[in-house]
Amino acid sequence: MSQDASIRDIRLDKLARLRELGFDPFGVERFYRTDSARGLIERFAELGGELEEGKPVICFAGRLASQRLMGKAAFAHISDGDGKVQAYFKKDELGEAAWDAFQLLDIGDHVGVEGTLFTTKTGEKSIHVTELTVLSKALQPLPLGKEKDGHQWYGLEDVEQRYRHRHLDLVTNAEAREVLLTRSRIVRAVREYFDTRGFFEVETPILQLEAGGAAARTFNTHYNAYDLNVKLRISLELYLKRIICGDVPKVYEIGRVFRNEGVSNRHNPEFTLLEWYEAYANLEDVMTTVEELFRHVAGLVNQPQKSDKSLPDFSGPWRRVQLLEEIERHTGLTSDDLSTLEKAKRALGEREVKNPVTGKRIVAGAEANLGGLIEKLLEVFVEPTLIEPTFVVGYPIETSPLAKKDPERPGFTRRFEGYVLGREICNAFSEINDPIDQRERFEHQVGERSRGDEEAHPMDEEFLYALECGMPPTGGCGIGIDRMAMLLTGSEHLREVLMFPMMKPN
RNA sequence: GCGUCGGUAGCUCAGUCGGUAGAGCAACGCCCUUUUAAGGCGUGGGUCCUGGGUUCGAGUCCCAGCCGACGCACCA
Repeated sequence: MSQDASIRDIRLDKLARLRELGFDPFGVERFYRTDSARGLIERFAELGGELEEGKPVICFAGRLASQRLMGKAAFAHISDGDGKVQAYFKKDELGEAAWDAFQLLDIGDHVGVEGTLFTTKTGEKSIHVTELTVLSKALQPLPLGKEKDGHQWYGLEDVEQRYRHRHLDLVTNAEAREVLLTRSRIVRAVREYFDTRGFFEVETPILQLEAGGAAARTFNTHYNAYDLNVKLRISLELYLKRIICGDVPKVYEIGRVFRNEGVSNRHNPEFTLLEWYEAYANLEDVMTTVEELFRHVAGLVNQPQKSDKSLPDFSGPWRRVQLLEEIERHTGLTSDDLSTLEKAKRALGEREVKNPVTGKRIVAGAEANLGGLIEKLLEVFVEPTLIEPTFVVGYPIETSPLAKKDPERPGFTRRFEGYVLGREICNAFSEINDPIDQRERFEHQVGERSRGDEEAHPMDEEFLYALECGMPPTGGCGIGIDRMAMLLTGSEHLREVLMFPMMKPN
């Protein structure tokens, strides 16, 4: 083999030579394993670690993570994802063919070993290998770096490469791997919570004629068989409430939604949304569910790996505040100041209310309505202060077209959002079950849409028909699973909790 | 979309004032039967993101573009 051959060519040659030796790396289907890496270490004594005689034979398989060849003996670490075990190979015990095969292995190859346990001179619990099986050959080099005391010397640093080739990240980056696997545990814990409380998990259409339930631009596609333009859903809401109308009083869905927006450390165009609806439940009941859900999930999930930021305390009830009261506390603007758009603009001008971060004066610009302005004030002044888990109650009607009106406060709805560490984590309301009210809200939204608001809610006659057939009073809530996973793993970037985040093609 | 920073060997990175492209690890060859960031001796490996420009000469300076990170904007 010439020395300027590519690594891949060299490894293809090794593959052929392995096959000649009778070790076809892709010819094996099953390898029986007696233990995982972690299990081996934990049950070391039990498996006869120090006994001279009668040690049980153990079988272990994984990816070759390091090699130290010393002429006629060698050490290697084998990693099974769960952990890493050192293996010791000796030529005169392995036999000629297996020893030659071992010489042809590279870091990244999968191997199975059979042998007994022992402790090395330097005290590492290891496998004394008597049989070697080659289970796959890596034709590409893996960026597996050297490692000592859990610290990686070399590895995959480039975040772009980590996201584009996530399998390499999972192999080489223990921290990233743990975050992604924790996300999986979080989803399981969420299901567990609802399943044990009598909720039915359902799956509703992703392809929709009109995408409703949220304000967002859509992804548009085409269904050939019906020659129909369809959109990918932007929320789960409307179909789930139609199920409530079908007298299934507790439903939830965990599903992907698609919003045609930019990417940021908190946004990905497709993300996983949890929504649940419970008939005969009011806002307080929904708050209790949120509190219990976070308590349950946080309890099952390991603490964040990056411990510079401690996980918020979910053991007790969340703080409850009124939206307008919080705005007044932080801006001085009273509910009277914010009673009409004109008054609000005048008050903003007179008080010279400034953005605490940028120092710029707040002016009512693009917000065509009072509700939009109020939510902007909330975002700028109140959100960053909501560190401890907090429910903000009472959202303006203009931005809440699916929430029941608050009978005691005209212009506001029975809606709350939950905040943790200064970030929105859930959005809930007492659902409109008055079909006349809902139709008026939709008609107003359609008006906004005709004035150029691409994100205004479209009319949905099927949904209105379901409401007209009768929907019980219902509380509902939505939580972005990805952001929940960020929160519970201490991740600063949404992409760290997404296996394959959106990337521009190269 | 705007701004700042970045893109050099398989990986992690250095590269001075514009003067023959560098290191460690990985790879390849040889030695080595308890090593663990194994060690010793030797060898090979580059579209310096792409395309223009300035210059005797460009990884380096200029322009445009691509991709990324961060910030802003957008985002109920």
